[in-house]
Amino acid sequence: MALLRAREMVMSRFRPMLDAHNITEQQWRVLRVLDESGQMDASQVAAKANILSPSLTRMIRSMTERGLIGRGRDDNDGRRVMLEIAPAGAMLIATVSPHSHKITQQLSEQYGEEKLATLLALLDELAHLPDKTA
Amino acid sequence: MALLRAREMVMSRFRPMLDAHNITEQQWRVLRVLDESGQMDASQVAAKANILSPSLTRMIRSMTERGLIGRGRDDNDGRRVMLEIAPAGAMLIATVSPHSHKITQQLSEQYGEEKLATLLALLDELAHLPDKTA
DNA sequence: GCTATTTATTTAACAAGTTAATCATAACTC
DNA sequence: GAGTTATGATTAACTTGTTAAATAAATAGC
Repeated sequence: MALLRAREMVMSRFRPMLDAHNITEQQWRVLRVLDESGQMDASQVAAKANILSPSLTRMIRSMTERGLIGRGRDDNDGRRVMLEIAPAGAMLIATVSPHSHKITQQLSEQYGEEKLATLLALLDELAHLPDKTA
Repeated sequence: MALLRAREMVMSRFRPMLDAHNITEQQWRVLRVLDESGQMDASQVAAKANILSPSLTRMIRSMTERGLIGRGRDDNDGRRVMLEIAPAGAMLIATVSPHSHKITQQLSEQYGEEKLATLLALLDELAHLPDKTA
């Protein structure tokens, strides 16, 4: 699949950075979502970070242990788990973001900014195709 | 990542088909590679199917047990493991291929054939960007 | 108010991604 | 030709993807 190979390429640029800070690609996505959107319940985080809830449940455990995120129950709905970024997580974001942006920019320049914009638009359209039952 | 979401969409169309035949997406890729290219050593298969060798090693065990593929050593190089498609695998390919093509075609029509061609070209180009050290 | 149904999360079980380490065989050097 | 290095595959350990089942809390009907 062309999508796979392209993703491989992109991630190979970012992996060294993430490895240097001992976090996985998925943990990075969760941190970014929480950093951008503040407190959110687990389902929303999973949707925004494209992670399935069972995976997220597992990640919550290790990430709270490392002090990257905080976790609590929703007062109004005892089922919901509320997540928020914790100090260590915020610091990590602050440390890594400049690197991340630099890598993104390099990639964009090397590939071509217009092409990238076109590609992103096409991907977005594909991702939002109405379900099979046309 | 836009690539992730797009891939999710595409695979959601194919997953029911694969589930119905009890094979994973990766097994399907291995079978297709072996069906198209005949006998090949494990490294080549891994590269063509975008699967890492440790994953392939695990898959070989279960797939040979199910009679989907055959496995043997290379006579000229005792390190290499040669793989080929086995009868059950060929039959599965023959059974599933029509479905697969139909799904692909539906998707292509729904998305737009020209757009799809553009997208594939862009993805291919991205996947083949020279390594970071420009 | 109490059961039945939905909804959010978790657990379980298995397949695969990922990195590092190990093992076996080739190829190379002297 | 013995010792070293390089290469292909495997194993190990950990994380995540994926589906199905189980839990727990909220909502709906009666």
